[in-house]
Amino acid sequence: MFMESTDIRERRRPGARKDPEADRLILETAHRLLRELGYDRLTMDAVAREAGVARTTVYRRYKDKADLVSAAIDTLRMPARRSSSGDVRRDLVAQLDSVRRNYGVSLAGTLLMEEPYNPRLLELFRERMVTPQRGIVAETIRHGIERGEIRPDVDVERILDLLLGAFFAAVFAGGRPGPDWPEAIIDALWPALAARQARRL
Amino acid sequence: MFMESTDIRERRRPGARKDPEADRLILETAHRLLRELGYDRLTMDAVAREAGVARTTVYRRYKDKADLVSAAIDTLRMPARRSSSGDVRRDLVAQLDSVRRNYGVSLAGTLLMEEPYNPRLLELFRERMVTPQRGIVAETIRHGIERGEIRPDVDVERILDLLLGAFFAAVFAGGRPGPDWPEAIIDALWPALAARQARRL
DNA sequence: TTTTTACGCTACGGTCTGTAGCGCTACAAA
DNA sequence: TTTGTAGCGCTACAGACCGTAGCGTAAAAA
Repeated sequence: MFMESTDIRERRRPGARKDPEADRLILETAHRLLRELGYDRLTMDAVAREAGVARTTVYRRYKDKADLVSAAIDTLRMPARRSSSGDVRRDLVAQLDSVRRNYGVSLAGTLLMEEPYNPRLLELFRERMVTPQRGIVAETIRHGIERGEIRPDVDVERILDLLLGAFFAAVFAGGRPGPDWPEAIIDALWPALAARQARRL
Repeated sequence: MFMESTDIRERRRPGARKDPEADRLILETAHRLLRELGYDRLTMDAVAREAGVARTTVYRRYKDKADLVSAAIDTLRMPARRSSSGDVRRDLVAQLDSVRRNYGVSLAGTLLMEEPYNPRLLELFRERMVTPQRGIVAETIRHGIERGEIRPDVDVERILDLLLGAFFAAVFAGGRPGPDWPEAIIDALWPALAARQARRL
């Protein structure tokens, strides 16, 4: 006979459980402060205080600030806006406007700055936000190619650089651009995308 | 008669002079560390130490870190590369490659993050770097229009957003791009710029 | 000489990070 | 029930960084 004490199923260790409510509050607070403040200005103290727990409770779950922020980034989700209005041009304008309205410059910027010291953070951000974002736009472009609205020989990755980067350049040059900006960008880029060379009005 | 003591020419005040050598060393060190580290990771202590002066000597010249960094940004100068190879397309590739090789992502990024707290820093950066940078490219484009190589109805500001922003998008997506990248970007954008619709090979 | 200023130094209060240890409580095993 | 383990909140701490204050000393003008 075998002793039941060596049961393969993990025997629950003694002692109190980590409060799942605290888990949730800490992660949600970190997520919010990360979006509001970026990496640098998020403080462990503020997370603990606004989550209503002691600072040490945060450190019991995450070994340091980078670890906490990693977990918070991991909960970021790019809303998969499958935009299929039937008009590629309009889809692109809508997607660019979504970037314009929602993109967290603080977060993106600080993670980029932290890259030499905490490469994992930017890596995660790419995985969760940048790559999905590019994927959505790429899909729209490929959709346009299939339907003959976009020339088939475009360099999709470079078009993504141009389109999505334009937002950063605009912010740098003069702050977050206005609501007319996305359409102006697509107008300017369109001849590089359009399958048929439409004459201007 | 008027008393000569109210002489308009400033009477030199008594006491020791501020060491001009210290002036120079502090500003040069701040400039260098700013480019290497960005705003956040530049510390007053490191500036003082590497300039070989006491920390208080720095504070006697600049009231705080933002003040010192402002002065350092003020010494940034965009090298006015008047590129006139006679070929607009090649000029644009060269200018984009200059951005690719030289652009300080740390500096730009951290200043952008500091904007809500120290708007003056980003302002100065725009004045010294962003605006001149855009000006150079804009001039190249207008030059191309005059010579009939670029369509006259382009939205120059939006083209600048697209061109210069592409660099940021590329960095975000996967790190500083390689030497072939600038040409690929111009290739991708060219149909939106070219006056005559050249058929692809 | 007297006064004013720069310099380097030390010390301080404040914020932030990350660690250690204290009572107390919750929970599982003996 | 007793015993051992672990979470929680709290306080204290070392270390980095910011910005300020005051000291003795040296330099420069009145």
